[in-house]
Amino acid sequence: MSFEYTPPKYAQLIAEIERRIESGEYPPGSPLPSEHQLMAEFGMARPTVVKALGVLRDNGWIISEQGKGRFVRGRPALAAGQHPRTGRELLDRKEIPSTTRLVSAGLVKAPRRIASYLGLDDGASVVLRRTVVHQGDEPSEIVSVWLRSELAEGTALAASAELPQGVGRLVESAAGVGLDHIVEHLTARNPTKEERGLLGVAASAALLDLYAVACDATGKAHVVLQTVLPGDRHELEDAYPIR
Amino acid sequence: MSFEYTPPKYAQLIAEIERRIESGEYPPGSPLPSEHQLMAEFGMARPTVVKALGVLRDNGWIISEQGKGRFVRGRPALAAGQHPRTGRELLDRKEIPSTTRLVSAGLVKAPRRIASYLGLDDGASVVLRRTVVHQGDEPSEIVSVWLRSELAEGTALAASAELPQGVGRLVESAAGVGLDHIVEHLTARNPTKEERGLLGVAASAALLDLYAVACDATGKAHVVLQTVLPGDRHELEDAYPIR
DNA sequence: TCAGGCAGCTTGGCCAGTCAAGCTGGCTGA
DNA sequence: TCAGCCAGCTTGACTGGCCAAGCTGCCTGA
Repeated sequence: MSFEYTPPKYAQLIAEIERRIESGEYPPGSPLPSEHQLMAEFGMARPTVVKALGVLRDNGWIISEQGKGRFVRGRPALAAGQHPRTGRELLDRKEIPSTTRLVSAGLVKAPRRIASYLGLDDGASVVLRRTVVHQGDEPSEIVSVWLRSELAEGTALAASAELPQGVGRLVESAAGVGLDHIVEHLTARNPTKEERGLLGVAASAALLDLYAVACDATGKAHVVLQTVLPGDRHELEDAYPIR
Repeated sequence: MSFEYTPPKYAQLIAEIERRIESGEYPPGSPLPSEHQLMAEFGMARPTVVKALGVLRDNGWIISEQGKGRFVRGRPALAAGQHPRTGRELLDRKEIPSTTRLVSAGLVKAPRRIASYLGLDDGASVVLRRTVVHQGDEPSEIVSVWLRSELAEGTALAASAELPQGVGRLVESAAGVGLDHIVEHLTARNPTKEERGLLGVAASAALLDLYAVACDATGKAHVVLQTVLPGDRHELEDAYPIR
């Protein structure tokens, strides 16, 4: 009995063509061998070759023009999920004692914005968990987690110990659904009095204020993550295709 | 002779299944009819059915589990490109005389950041085109376009007339390449003296400062778009899948 | 009783071939 | 000469069939 794993033929062809494009053997703009040439070279049937080329096209490696051929675009500059988005990163982040200080964890009245994101009435009770993250000696970020109180009860989210795992996992197991997507809201503002103290910034400082609402596949919001970043210490980066 | 267009069979099947999911006929979590049932109902061969279902899976409508079946996830909450990203929107935006005022258009020494994004030496000459966008009576946004001088020469970008079309199109035809993706850099800061005047904000105001670098498929940067937004008048929104 | 195996379902992968649509370059006939 | 046609290439769409892998429930034999 053997447990070796051989990837499907079409996947092998994908890998080989990607390698040739990266190595410069198939330079950008040049035509790929035709389907029949690839069939002959790799000993595959046409649908197999076509499937591989279809994946390469969907992933941006090549373009195809009916009647002309397929042409190399180059290595896709955007490998999806290359540098993770901020909200996504917050969802997975673990609280590391040496850099994270818990400020509060417990029930509060939901601010209007949070209630709106979570689909609650204004002033409903929610659980707020707030930490300050340090970089070196300086405080560099205030991270807040907001969620419906019934979701946090009895979980590590409402306790004052460091979170053993990312918020995303905790919420998924507490809510019994998978988180599907994130909606981010971003703005710039001056600090509140509390934030001046926590971050050690001037009243006139410019802060990035980012809310990340994590929803399940049906669009229902389960948790809101907020991070407040001094603009002079942080720059957010993001990349996406144009079409 | 007829010029009617009939979409491919697999596309018709995709549309029909999407319709049934949206209508509630196939509720989230329920199993889809098996491949053989769909073959019988729609009179298609198996690969045709499989292709349609593969597209639906790639687009997030359904998931498939080998040995069990395919299951409805629901309408994907994120129709890609649903609300266009800021940098992308800047690339397409036209200058409307009633809301846009041209501040400057011509050669300047490239600031360090711009030179770095465009891959130029520090202090190289670049073309800067800067406009103030009004919303109602108030100035609400400063938009700047930076690009290599040889690209802008002889085009509408270096002229003081309103742009007849989006910056993206102009750059693509001037550079002779298609723009492929955008890299965004975002931070918060206080206004410069010039920006205080143009936007009519206090020295302590918090501004969103967004740079969008538009690159071709090989990763070469062709144009940098910058927008400066008072934080109290703007909120950026974005959504993306978690996995 | 109940563990194990097997039949029958599902999806995944692959093949050989057909027809249609679109492009290109060479040939042909005016 | 040169406009127009057409052969021969390309990719796109589709068919009918095969075998493998994985899951589930029934059924059989210890």
